[in-house]
Amino acid sequence: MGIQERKERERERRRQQIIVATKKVFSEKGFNKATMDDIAGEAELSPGTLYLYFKNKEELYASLSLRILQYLHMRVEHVENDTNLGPEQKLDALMAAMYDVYDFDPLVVINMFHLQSSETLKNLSPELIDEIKELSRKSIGGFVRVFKEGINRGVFVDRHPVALSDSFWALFSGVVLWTNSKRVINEDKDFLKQTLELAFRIFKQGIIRS
Amino acid sequence: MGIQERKERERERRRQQIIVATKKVFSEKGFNKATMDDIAGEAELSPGTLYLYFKNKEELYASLSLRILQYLHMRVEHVENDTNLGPEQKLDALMAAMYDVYDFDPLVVINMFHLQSSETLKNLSPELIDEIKELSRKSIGGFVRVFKEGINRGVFVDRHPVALSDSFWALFSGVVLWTNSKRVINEDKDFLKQTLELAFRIFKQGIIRS
Amino acid sequence: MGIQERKERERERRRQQIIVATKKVFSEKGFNKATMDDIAGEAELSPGTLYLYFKNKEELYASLSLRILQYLHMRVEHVENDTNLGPEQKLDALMAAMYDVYDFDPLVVINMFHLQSSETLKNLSPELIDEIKELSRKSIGGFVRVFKEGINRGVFVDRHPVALSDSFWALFSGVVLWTNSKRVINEDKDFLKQTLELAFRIFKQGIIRS
Amino acid sequence: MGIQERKERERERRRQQIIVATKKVFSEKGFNKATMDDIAGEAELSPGTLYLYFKNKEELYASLSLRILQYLHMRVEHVENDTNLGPEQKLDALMAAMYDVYDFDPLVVINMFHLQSSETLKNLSPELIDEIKELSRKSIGGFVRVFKEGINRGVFVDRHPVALSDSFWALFSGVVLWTNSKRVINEDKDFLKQTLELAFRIFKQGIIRS
DNA sequence: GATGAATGAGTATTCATTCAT
DNA sequence: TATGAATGAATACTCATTCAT
Repeated sequence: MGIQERKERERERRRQQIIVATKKVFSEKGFNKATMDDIAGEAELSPGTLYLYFKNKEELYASLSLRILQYLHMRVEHVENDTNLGPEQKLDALMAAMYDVYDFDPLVVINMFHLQSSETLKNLSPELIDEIKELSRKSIGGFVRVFKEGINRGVFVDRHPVALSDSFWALFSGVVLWTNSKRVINEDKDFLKQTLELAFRIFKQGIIRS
Repeated sequence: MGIQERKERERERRRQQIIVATKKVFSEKGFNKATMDDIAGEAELSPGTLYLYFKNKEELYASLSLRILQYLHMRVEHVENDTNLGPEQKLDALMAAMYDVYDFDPLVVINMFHLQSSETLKNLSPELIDEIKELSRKSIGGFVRVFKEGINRGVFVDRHPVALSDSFWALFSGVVLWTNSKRVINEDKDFLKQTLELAFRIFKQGIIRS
Repeated sequence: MGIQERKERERERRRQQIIVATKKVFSEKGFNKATMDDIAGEAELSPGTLYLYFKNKEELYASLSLRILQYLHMRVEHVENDTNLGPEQKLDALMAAMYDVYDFDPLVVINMFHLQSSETLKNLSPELIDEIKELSRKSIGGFVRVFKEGINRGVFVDRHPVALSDSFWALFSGVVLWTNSKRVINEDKDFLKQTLELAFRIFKQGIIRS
Repeated sequence: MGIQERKERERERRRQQIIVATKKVFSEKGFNKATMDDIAGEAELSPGTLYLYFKNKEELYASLSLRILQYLHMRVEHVENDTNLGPEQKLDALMAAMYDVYDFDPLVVINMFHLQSSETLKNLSPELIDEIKELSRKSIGGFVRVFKEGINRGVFVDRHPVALSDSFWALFSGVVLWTNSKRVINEDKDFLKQTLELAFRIFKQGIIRS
């Protein structure tokens, strides 16, 4: 057991070492330009070794997001459970949490979007996908519950809490992306109109003097 | 004259044919996975022909954005010159314009970000870069002037009009990206905090009942 | 007849126009970098037109050499037939002829070597190959006869006249190539030893004080 | 230490394996027609492997020349240091060395000319260029010193030793090229007249009976 | 486990040549 | 005849991934 455990810890240490190197190389070169050799070099390991810890390049990147999601989830849970805070304060706290997340890894948004690409998802192991989905679900659930509480208590406007949460995330994502100059690669769906209108109305309301 | 003109029109038709094909392939596969052969196949042309109309892959993609920018600029100019509208109505009109832009090509935001990548810019011809910059400058200028007018008339909150314009664009971008599932590639800078705080304050203001 | 002839003359004029353009482009860019479009542009014709006058790129280049060979042959014949000259004077005259050839087109040597490439020969029409071979045979024959005469008269060393002729050509080629800095592409055969030894002995003899 | 050394030796063996294959393919097809796939096939390696040992196609070819230059330099040095030989004997020895060089690789001259092409030089690493230049400088320096010594001792005609050396090289190059059938690609300069005249006078002197 | 040499599929771009007008 | 738009085969080079050691 002891030896088993030590091995496991050693293994986890190596994974972190690789993830840190990946984060660095990724932020310097972007996903497509960053090569496995770059990462191996940064991690002071051989390319082959990376594959002992991560199934492939996509899964290595996905693990970056996983780490952030774990951190975010922890923060969200903490905010939710703090009974001293009212809805507005909780929203403040969530915003602060997200800023910390950004601080932890400025590529959050990019990682998250990259993660959601169907091409990427195809190359991930089911377990990893499940873990990511579970964490996302929980974090977003936390946001939604905060909005719900605010609505119920009459503090927030009476909108669907999921829509409010989405708008909030969109604002966050947009600001992150917009304030950087970026390379973006993408795939599209549709049906964004309602969200867009809502966000805009909120935005308008926010800047028009009463 | 007539023959010259007919040729020019024919040439423009081909360019559009290629651009349409590119848009389709790009939206299906994303920039990196889309190959010139894919596009040629979609356009029912040979790969070599693409290079008769576009210098390289990057310039082909850039032309997607150029088209959108031209459309946006036209709309922005129209809004600005409409003396019947007050600041709030102009903002409504700008939002409508942006939605139409999105409708015209849902990949707007992605294209714009891709365009700003330094790697991309390196491969574009100076003329194209100039044209793009000029159009961007003009469109953004239009937004800023609307905000400025609103502020001067006391309709909008007294913020720096450029900051308002940025927040607005961020919101738009964020919603577009968020409501899609995306692959995003990125490089990061910093100093986004203030913008983020402003946007958030606006957002908060917008959803808190007065 | 008159109209036929005029057409033929017109055709020949076009051929020369193209050859001149080819020479220019070739000397500026070298064979591989020079494109048919370059040549067409220089000749102020469309690429397709080139193919109305020359079967392909190789044949176009070969025609450059043909022109030079024609000129050289004329000069050699003239020297041979001048009964006023002794062997040594004839050799001087041949050297002068070759320098004029070089003057006429400094790429002679390169053209000649290019011409002899087996890859090139494959792409030439049999008629053109025959014409080239015939002219080469005649010119070289002239050289050989001059050497033969010199040997018979006891003016030149008693070597095989063909070997002397080869050495002479080699010297000429070598100097042309050596005094330029060059790109050279090649294919090799063998059996050069004897020629090399002879040339060297000649050379040595030439510089050692008697 | 031992393991490091063994690896280095293994690496060198691979390089030689590739160089040998390159030499073969190059001599069969010439530089432009020889593809990296051809070479990889001949070397029984995959195309990608070639790039583990050579930066690019040009550098691969350049390494052919480097090998020859190293060999030549060794021979030249040996001749120069042999105090038993007089100038004439040294010249004989240099000629023998050059013939061995040719024997070692009949494409010497072609390689050397290819090497000097400005297009080629652009693609070589500075270190390789330096090494090549250094070796060339040294070898040519050796030739020049032999001629100088001969002139000083009154054995050779009183010409500038560099001019003599150039003529000698030209003769060698010319013979090599002339006795092969060749594809040659070129760019021309001028000022060759004097060298040409000198070489010719030497040549004439060498074949005219005194 | 760790290595890193080898792989080989994948892709943007060029350019000689053709052919409908 | 002349055009020049279209073709599509050809090729150097990259890089994620594998596997013998």
